Order: sequence, then C-alpha cells, then structure tokens
Amino acid sequence: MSVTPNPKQTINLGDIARALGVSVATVSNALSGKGRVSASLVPRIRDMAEAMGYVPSQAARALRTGKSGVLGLVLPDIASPLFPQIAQAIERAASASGYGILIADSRGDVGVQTEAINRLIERGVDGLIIVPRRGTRIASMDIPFAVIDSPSTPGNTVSADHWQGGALIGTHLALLGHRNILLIGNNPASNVQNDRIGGMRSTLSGCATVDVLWIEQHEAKHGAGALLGLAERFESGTTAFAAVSDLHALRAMTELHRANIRVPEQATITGFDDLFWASAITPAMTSVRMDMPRIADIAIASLVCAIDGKSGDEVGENTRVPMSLITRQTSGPGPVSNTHHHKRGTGTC
Amino acid sequence: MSVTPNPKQTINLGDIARALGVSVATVSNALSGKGRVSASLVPRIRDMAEAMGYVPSQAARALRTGKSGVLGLVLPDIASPLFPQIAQAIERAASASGYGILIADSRGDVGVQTEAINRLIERGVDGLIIVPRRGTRIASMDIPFAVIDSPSTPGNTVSADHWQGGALIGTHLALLGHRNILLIGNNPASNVQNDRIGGMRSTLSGCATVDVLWIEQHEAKHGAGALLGLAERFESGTTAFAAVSDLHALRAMTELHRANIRVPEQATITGFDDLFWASAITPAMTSVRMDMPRIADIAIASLVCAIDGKSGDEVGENTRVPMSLITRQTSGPGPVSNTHHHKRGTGTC
DNA sequence: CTGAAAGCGCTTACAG
DNA sequence: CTGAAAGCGCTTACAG
Repeated sequence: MSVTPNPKQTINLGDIARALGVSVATVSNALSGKGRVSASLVPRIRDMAEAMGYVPSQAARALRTGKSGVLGLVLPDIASPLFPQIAQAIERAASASGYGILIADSRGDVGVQTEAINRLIERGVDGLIIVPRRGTRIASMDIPFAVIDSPSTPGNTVSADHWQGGALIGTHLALLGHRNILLIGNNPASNVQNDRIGGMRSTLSGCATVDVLWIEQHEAKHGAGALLGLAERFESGTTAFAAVSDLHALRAMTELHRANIRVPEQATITGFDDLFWASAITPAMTSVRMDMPRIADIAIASLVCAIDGKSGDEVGENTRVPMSLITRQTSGPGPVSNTHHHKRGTGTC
Repeated sequence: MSVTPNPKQTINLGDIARALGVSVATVSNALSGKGRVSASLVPRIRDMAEAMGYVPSQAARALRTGKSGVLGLVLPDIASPLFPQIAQAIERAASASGYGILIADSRGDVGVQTEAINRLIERGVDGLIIVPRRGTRIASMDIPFAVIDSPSTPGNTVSADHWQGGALIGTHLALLGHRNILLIGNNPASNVQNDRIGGMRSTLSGCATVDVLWIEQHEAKHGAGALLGLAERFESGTTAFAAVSDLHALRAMTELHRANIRVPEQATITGFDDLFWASAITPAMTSVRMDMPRIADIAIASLVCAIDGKSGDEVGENTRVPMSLITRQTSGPGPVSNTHHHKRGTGTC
C-alpha cells in the first residue's frame, strides 16, 4: 500500500489563514464583509479562497449561528396538479432570498403531515411553508411558519383570492351571454372550491340560471368515472359548464365531445388554475390563474422577516392575491349569442 | 424590564446528562444505541430525552460526522409534467432511507443547472440526484451523484426503458389491427422521444405503414399552435395516432374531435407517461407508465451505497427499468378492426 | 460500563 | 486593523 499523504478533501478557513499567514478570524471577516479588515487584505484573501476552491461549511455555520438557511415546504401531494406550480414558485423565491428548500409530501394524510413537519424541524429548518391538507388547522409551533391556503380558512398567511377568481369567470360567462350555467365542483367540503363557486355565483345571480354539480356526490350515487349527465344538461338548455378546476373541465369537455356536442361552438367550458396542459387543448380553454410568484414572494418574505426578527410565531396577516383571467375561448351560447354579445361592456348583466 | 431568566429554547445532550447525573457521552451512546451502556440506564435516558422534548441538532451532528443526511434533487423544470412524479417518488424513497431532499430547479438552463448543483454542494448535501436538461452531460464531481435519464444517454445511472415502452405501444396497436399509424413526437433531438419512437417502430415495421410527425418542425413551418393536420391524415387512412407524451396525445385528441372524428371509435390515440389527468378524459387514454417508485429506489439505493462506502464518484450502472402498459382504450380501426381483432395473440403481426 | 476530552469549522465578542 | 479564544452540540476514540 502506498503511503500517499491523503490530502484533506475540503479546505477550510484555517487553510486559507495559514496560506496567507493571517488568522482565521480575519479570513472569516474578509469573506463575510463583517468586521474591519484592511482594504489590501480583503482581495488577497478572497482570491486565495477562490483559488483554493474554498466552500464554507454550512454545518459549522449553522451550528454557530443557529440558522440553517433552509426552509421546509410541506405539500399534500407533490404529484397532483397545482402543487408543482407552488413548489416551483416557492423554490425560486426562496433561492432569491438565499434559502434552500427541503420538501416533504404529506400524502394527503394528517398524521404524515404532522410527522413531516417534525422531521423538517429536526433537520433544522429555519421556517416552514405549509400547504395544509384540506381541513387541517396547523397548530402553533416553535419556529416561524407560513400557511398557503384559501382565504376562508382561518389562520392562513397568504392565498389566491379564489372568490374573486370565481367572479372573473362569472362575469366572463355573463358577458358572453350565457343564461343557463352549470358549475362543476368536486367536493363541497373544500374551502377553495366553495370560494370559487361562491365567486361565480355572486356575479351570476339574478342574470342566469345557475346549478351546481358536485362530482363526489354524483359518483357516490352513480359510481366512480360515471358520466356526469352533461349531454342531458345541454339538451335542457345549459350552454356553459364552469368547473372549479381544469381537471374537471377536461372531463366535461371530453364528455360533451362524446355526445357530439361541439366546444366551444355549442357549449362553453371554463376551468381554473391554467394547468400545464390547458394550452394543449384545441381550442385552448379559458381559465383563471393564481399569481404563484407573488404568493410565493409574500410567503417567503414574511417568513424571512419572522426569522430575522422575532421567532417562534405564526407569521403574516391573511394576504389575498388576486387571480387573473386567461381568456382563450370566447364563444357565446350558440345562435342566441350574437344578440347577447352586444351586451358586452355593460358590466352587470 | 423584567429579569425573567430566559430559559434556553432548545435542550441538548448536556441538559439530559445533567438532569440524570450522567455524562453526555453516555447519553449520546444510549440514544444512538452505539457503545456500551448499562441496560438499566438506556430506558431512563430515553424517557428523559422524550420528556424534555429533546431534538438532536443536525447541524452539530453534520459538523462532527461530515454527513448532512440530505440529498439534492436537480430537475429541469419542476412544474412540467412527469417531474412532479419523479420528485414525489424520490422524496419517498429518500425519506424511507432517512434522507431529506433539497430541491433545485434548473429552469431548463445549463448554466442555472451548474449553479444549482454548486449551491446544493455548498449546502452540504451528501449526494445528488440529477435529471439533466436535454443534452447535458454531467461532469464528474466531488460527491456521489446519480443521473436519471434515457438509457441512450451515456453516463446515466437509472432510467425507464423507453424503447421497451414504445414496443409495448407498438404491439398494442398492431394487435388492435392498426395498419396505418402516425407517431407524434415533439423534438427529434430528445433521446427519450427517440427511444420511444424507435421502440414503437421496431414492433410495427413490416406490419404497418408508419410515419412520424415532429411537432416542433411542424410548428416552425406553420406557426406555434397550428393544427397538426391530423384530420387530413385520418382521411388518407391513418387509424392510430401514437404520441410520445400524453400531452401531445391530448392535443391530437382534441384536434380530431374538432374535425368530428370520434375517438376511439374511428381513431385510436395513445400517449406516454400516464399523466395525472389522463384518467379524467372520457374515455380514458391508453398510455405507458414509468415505474417511478422503482427508479427512485434504485437511484437512492446506489447513492446511499456510494455515500456509505467509497465516495466522490459517479454511481450505478445504467439500470433500465421496464415500463408498463395502461390499457384503457381498445378499439381497433373502425369496421376493419373486427377482422384484425382475430389476429390477437399471434405476437408479431 | 462510564466519563473526560478532543475536535468538526465557523462566528463573534474581546483584547491588543 | 488583527488575533487568540471561546463555544455552538455532537460523536468518537481513549482511559479508567
């Protein structure tokens, strides 16, 4: 066996200090920009660090300062629609603030969610961003945390204004001249869905006949994957189908297609969230989009603020970020639509 | 100002040791299960730790052991299809092995990808899982890493067998009796797409007329979002449209619908990846699915192995994980299909 | 079986 | 402006 002196792999402040004949404190100060260091020394130290390929030890820094520079992100289900958008926006915002993101998937289970939060805390995150599983109330904890949820949920920090988003869709449909509309939701226990439905209703009431179909209830009766009876609805006069998610809008659209009802010529379909594939549909679907970058920025900003200032408390003050309409499909309800089209711009119907 | 003795928030090994009148070494040994500790002491120490709400400091442990217990995951684009599936599977596999996952989004940019890798290393990850941006060759680094990519890409660690997946689709279509098939890809520079196309071709050649449509090339000529001319293809005899992704399959399906061509009665459409919304389509689409849990397990296992054993090298040996067919749509090519249906089971056409 | 001690790499008062 | 020293909380040989 050769006795090649195994050179230490990672070099540290001491190595730089030794190479330059100064103290580690000076090197640390020069590199961090804190404390007084003679102007002539700073560049020499910086260059040497660079040349030696110095990589600061986060572990040591974290141990010393008590801050890890890492935030935890808890999601109910990374793989289901919308959450990837959230994760991406959060990662960017955190990255821009110098933080890393540790992810945890609660798999839609409250127990797993609690466990995930604990594991994240054990890993030393400085704060937590939590997108709670439906109906979960996050108990207070020892570290700062931000909750992204519906505005109707008590205790949230920031969220899209789902009600206002619903209102955008409602107005859109009213202006197109629709007077018989079916709203399609999945689960009436969801705050987000209720807000969206409520928003749509609010701008439609009085000017259109509105009915709501809850898919889970429908499937409980007719079996999973059963037809939603949309063709029948169409026959009895419904001209617009407004779903609380692009996912359900897609289901509605294909169901109408199967009944040979043309979209958007004969019936209009709208969704929510502008999911990735929404633009792959021909013609693309009108949807409403959350401003994820802004939501993420607000969540991260309030978290960073809490970390740097006081700590151990829930942060934020229920900020509502407006949603925006992505208009892609503007047909009205068939032959009648032309008449109604002229009503555009009246605001209310 | 009151002089309330600010009690230390986090309690450590020393606190437990003091409370029990033993040394920190003994507490450490008892809690970790290493070293010899009298049987009577172990439960007392454990209970005390529990009672005091002890949470070990990862930072200190990491500093001492040189291992952070965190792995970095680099993705080209968290929000686009398929990557959320990967992220979820990786998070689960890592979590099961006691590792946390720090995410980074390379935004499809090679520069950002390199920077992201460096940042992850600076944060002290023990290893890296990289899903490289198309065409990127990952240079060797100082820490263990696993690459998830197409088998055709040199230097990958584990991947789905896209060619074999393509063969599954090809066989499926051949058995359904299709004799005139259009394969739909997006970009011929993608190894994954080429593998899938190649696999489909391999089982179809000699028994069907096969053509390939590359969407990017088509759009370069006719503009983004242009119709793909599928109705014309149908008119000239094409009965099956096999896309390299559910996303393009969706586009194809809606385009056919707009031309009043019924799916699947008149034309069959297949996709790849069994994306989240694939089952929301009526009728649901036949697709082919990667075994993400297995891919993730293999990636994590080889990484953990490299971390515990030798280190600083690329790991793994190009494992190909088979894909599986999700059959949801079994119609053949119209009136002719009945004849061909009887050929089922012949294996080759 | 148990404990005293060293040391991981850093930052931060505190002297000089 | 610069350096010596303490200490963050843990683990790991090494004595006893």
